[in-house]
Amino acid sequence: MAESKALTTRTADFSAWYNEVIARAELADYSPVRGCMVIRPNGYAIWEQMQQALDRMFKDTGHQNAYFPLFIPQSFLSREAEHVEGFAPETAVVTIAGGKELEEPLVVRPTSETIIYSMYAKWIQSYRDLPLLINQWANVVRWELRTRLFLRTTEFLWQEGHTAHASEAEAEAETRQMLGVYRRFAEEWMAMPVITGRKTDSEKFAGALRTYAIEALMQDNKSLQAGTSHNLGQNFARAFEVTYQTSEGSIDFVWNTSWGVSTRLIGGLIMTHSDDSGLVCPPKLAQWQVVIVPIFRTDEERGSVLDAAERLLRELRAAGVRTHLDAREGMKPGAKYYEWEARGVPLRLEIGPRDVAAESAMLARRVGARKESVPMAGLASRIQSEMEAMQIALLEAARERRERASLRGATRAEFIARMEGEGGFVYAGFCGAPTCEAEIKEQTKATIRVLPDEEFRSPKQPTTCMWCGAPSTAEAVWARAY
RNA sequence: CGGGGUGUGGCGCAGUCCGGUAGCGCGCCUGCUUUGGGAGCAGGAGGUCCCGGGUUCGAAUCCCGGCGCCCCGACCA
Repeated sequence: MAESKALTTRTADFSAWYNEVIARAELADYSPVRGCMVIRPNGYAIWEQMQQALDRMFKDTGHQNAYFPLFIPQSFLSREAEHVEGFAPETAVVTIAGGKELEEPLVVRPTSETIIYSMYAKWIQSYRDLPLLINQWANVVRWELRTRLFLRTTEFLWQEGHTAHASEAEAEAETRQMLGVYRRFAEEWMAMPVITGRKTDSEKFAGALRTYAIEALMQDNKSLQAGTSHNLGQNFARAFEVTYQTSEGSIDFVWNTSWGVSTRLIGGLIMTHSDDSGLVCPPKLAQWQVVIVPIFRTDEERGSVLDAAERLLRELRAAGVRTHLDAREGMKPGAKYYEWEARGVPLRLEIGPRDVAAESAMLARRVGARKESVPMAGLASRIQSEMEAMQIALLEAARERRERASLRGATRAEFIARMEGEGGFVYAGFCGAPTCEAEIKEQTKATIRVLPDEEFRSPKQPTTCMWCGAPSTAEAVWARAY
């Protein structure tokens, strides 16, 4: 019985496990359209929590939200050479509308640089109009060949920030600032440790000068690009003639940045923390942080237990804890435990006649220590501190796991062995040659995730390229990736 | 698009080799008994067996032709 209801384990088949976690937690479902995903209420609730936190961070750094159209004239995409080359193969195009063939086909946005900068050209006249700091929450469509729930779907939800600045230095500062925001969000909200750094040219955004990213290591030791921040230089400004008059009276092109994170983060969340019992969700992003399960036999017990449970529910909610009372009839407590564990609820409070009599409740944590009886008095603050501790513990556990799976200063042979074996991050010297990078990818399926920022670099910097032996121009972090 | 697999109640599968009018587990509905880690019993609902054609008295099963989906690769947040 238990076996038939258990999930496939992570070690048995990570990818099957991932799909089962999503199904069991009712986060998402497959749609009638290949590659598209229905985000179910439990999954969307996590996205809403993510949105709220990120939106606050964007506003706190001076950005405003706006909304740009879904349809983009096809010609817009072609204005920036690298951009069209990068995105044209994966666009969905509307050629017929209202029963008539359109004069110019409309692309369903794969990203909004082109339409946004065409508008910026109208809105920006003077240096006084800069910086222009806008974000939009939207859906985008990329016709990918292979899709996976949350990680790569044909349509996905994201936010894309698009800014315009008066100088390259200012644009670079903005690019780095938003990478920092993403890093903070990943670590403080998702409890997902990331390394930050710059992408090589082969991995950078189509049309960007430089791309920076946050990269996280999943439990199967594959890397996930969790967010990107691009310094677009003046590439799009030139393509869309976004110019401004400087204080000296001359005309110059603006400097742009764009940055985004998507519903892919939910995939990262799942693969960072969850276990063979199902989803593990950090308290800060959980739809329900606490679920109360009442236990009773007789009608009399039912009355007093539900009474106590409802009082507790009100108290916790008043304290700002997202609490749910599971008063469903005809379902045994054990069945409820399994269900809420699969859904990733961080804390569970069980209240039965014994607890009511003792004015206490049984506290069960989704991860770590077992159940424990806690007094009703002061329970709200106890719950708060439990959640804070869990938030930190999850981040620490994930960081330790990542560090155990990281190898620094690898030789070529060690590198190959790692990539064919356990995987993980490998830090090593890189000559900077695209040919070397391509050869490594072809032979090992590993890519350079980032050229890490100072803080993440090894104490002892490599002097030669791990692959070809030529002098190293930068330390790189390699991994197989999603 | 190449390689592999697979289409049968909501989900997961058996049955296909060797044709005889569809079954199991889970889920769902009703009732009673249950409820401190996935409840038991009784009754019940639910299927054009992916589609089209052929062979046959008779096709989930055999033959021919389509289509869908999944996994591995090429593309990618």
